[in-house]
Amino acid sequence: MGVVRKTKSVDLLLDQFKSGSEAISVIELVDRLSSKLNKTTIYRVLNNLEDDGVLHSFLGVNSLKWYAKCSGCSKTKHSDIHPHFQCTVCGKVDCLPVKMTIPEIPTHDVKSIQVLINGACTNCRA
Amino acid sequence: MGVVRKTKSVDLLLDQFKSGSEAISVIELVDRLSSKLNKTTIYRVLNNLEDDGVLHSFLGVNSLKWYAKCSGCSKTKHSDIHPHFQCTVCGKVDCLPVKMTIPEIPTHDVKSIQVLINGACTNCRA
DNA sequence: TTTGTTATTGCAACTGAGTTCTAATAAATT
DNA sequence: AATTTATTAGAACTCAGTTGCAATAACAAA
Ligand SMILES: [Mn+2]
Ligand SMILES: [Mn+2]
Ligand SMILES: [Zn+2]
Ligand SMILES: [Zn+2]
Repeated sequence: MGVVRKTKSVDLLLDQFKSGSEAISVIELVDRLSSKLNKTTIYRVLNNLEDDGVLHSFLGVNSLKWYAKCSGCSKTKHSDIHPHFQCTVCGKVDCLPVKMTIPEIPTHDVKSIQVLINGACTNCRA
Repeated sequence: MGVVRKTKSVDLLLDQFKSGSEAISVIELVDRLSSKLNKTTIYRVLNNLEDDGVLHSFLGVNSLKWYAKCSGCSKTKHSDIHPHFQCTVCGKVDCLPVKMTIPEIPTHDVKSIQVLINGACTNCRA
């Protein structure tokens, strides 16, 4: 339903995504903010910010939910489509600024595509 | 650890994958077999069959775990890499026999890639 | 066939990410 | 300042998946 009122909760969560373009898991956000925000509030505000095109979410390994900043999205149009990279060494998740070619599938109507890549990130590779 | 003994449980689960090449969620398998097998047993046997290269697993929408037959895999080598297609209309999941081009990412060491495509399947598209 | 070994199973309890419900609170409007 | 209602905290809940352990059954050896 989107964010309507500028509350302390919205500000606190937006702060977490201010610096850097790294994705953050909800578990991590709950851990960071548990003394200031209720778990339920965190889930709801993140959901609202996604509706507004401010953040986008995706599932990492272990089916954990992750959020990252959108770039160029709005309440009416989510256009920031890209693969996500989860490092198997340090666990960090990056949004990859890479053009994905959606494969031609004559037998199916493709609407969306989610790509999760695993491997070693810039810091962790030998 | 793989399957060691040919038990009733192994046979029952393999039967579910005998005909057709459609993926089946664990939830569906538990539902189908709950009168004959314990939930825990189902999870364990599926895991063993995956170790043996007989089945492969992946996560669909809602983070549910799905299994499908492998083709050309063995206990030592899982080589059956392909995208999965989940129909948003009927919910069915297909293994797509499509070559995926892993994008070049000079900043990361890519080990594996998981692709989940959403849309309408052959039966459900207008 | 009988016996012994141990892989496998069933069951109950547990885990934990995410959701739901409701009363209290606080942003925003009048 | 009073009113409206979006938002929040908290507790309880959901449910896919896991764990621990005692009972069972495959399978090989005798
Ligand atoms: Mn992203
Ligand atoms: Mn498959
Ligand atoms: Zn790393
Ligand atoms: Zn369909």
